[in-house]
Amino acid sequence: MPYPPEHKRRTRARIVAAASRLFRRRGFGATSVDALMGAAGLTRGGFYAHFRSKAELLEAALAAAFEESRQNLLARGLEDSRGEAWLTRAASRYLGPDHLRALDEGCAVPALGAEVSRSGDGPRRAFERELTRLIDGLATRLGGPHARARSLRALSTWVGALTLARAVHDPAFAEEILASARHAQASDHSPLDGASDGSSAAASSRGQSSSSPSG
Amino acid sequence: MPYPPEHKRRTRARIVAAASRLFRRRGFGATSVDALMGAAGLTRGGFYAHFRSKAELLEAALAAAFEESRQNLLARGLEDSRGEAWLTRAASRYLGPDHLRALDEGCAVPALGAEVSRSGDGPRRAFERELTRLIDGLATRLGGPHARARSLRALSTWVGALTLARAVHDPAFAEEILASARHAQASDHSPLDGASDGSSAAASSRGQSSSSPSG
DNA sequence: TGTACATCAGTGAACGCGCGTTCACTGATGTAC
DNA sequence: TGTACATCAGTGAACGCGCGTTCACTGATGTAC
Repeated sequence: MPYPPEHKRRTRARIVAAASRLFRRRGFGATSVDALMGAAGLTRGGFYAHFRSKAELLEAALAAAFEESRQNLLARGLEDSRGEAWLTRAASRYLGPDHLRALDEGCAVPALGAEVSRSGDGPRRAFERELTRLIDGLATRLGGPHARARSLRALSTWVGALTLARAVHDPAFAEEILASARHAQASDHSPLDGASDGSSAAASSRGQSSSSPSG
Repeated sequence: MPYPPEHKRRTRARIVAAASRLFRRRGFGATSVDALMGAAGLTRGGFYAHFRSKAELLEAALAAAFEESRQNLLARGLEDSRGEAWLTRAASRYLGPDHLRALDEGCAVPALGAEVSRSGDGPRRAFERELTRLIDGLATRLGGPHARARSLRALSTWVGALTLARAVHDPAFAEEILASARHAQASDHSPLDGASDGSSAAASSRGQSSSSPSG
């Protein structure tokens, strides 16, 4: 036994961590195996002892990135937060200036969603699996009626806002976009049914200071 | 005068149209000059008589794609629609099954937003200019208080939902994502937390501070 | 304890290939006469 | 009217380069004795 079995596992994890960061920062297609192995402190040739292809690595890198997102939105100070209060805090975190700039460590969806949608079944399935786990986590934490639909909608808003804000040239415009999405949660309590009464929205819109004129 | 001046303009427009479709379908980086000139019925070498670089073409292709989006969301049967009624119809169109599948002709934001955010100043400025025009159009059509913030928020939700739905493997999950966003407009009439009324203090009165990068 | 050894993680040259861009050229065009 | 010509849009070979992947190898390791 030349090496302890954990040695290879650790190296693999290092490659996945480097890929997860580089894919998010530069894109999957724009990140070469050479660059990513270099970032992991290794050389090109060793890659295929760990992964059958670059696409297979994408699956592992997505899993790692989504795990970080789960931590960022459900833990790291948010463990004891629930319901509307949690949603507001999670939104502030996702839509904050740090996440706008932290391409390396940011959410995988705005960074890699488009590329995944153009990929084969493997990455698509991995993305779906991880997204499902994330949504389950958000919905559980949010609670209440329509928790799942509301979680999907919130994440959609966050993802879209970050995509817009990052693509734009003017930082003030970027901030305006993030702000418009950041404050959405305070009043958006509607269920899936468009025929939702105004009562549930009115009842729970007390969560954050909100002057709603158009009821 | 060997050719009428309109001849070159027409050829250029053909290249832009082909690029606009191919970039959205396959991504900017994954579309070769060879492929896109072929799609326009031309050959590789002629490209640089029309554009200084592939990146410059991206700017023109973005403008063409955004123009289509403006048409799709503000015209094509929606000319006479206004306010909440228009918003609901526009949402249905953006979040409908046709747009989910129409990668060629779909909105440029979910398709190219991430790549633009990794591009240089040129494409970023072009994206911002076009996005501004689109948002102006949406806000004008929506009307009422906070029209601009609400338009930004709506587009963010649509963009994120389409990004998620396209990246996912299961069509039923994709439809669930789109549905959750489609019905959001009906009840989400909230302002920007009072910030857009001119009381800018309200925006920062939020005790919440975003800390670590999230996502 | 020290040494020989089998294992296999990691190396780096090499593979065929497609990329963005350049450039000498070709040939379709409208004009001059 | 017909022909010679200048123009320049478009061609396609060629450029250097970096890509994903393969493979013969090297050398660090834990074990056997």
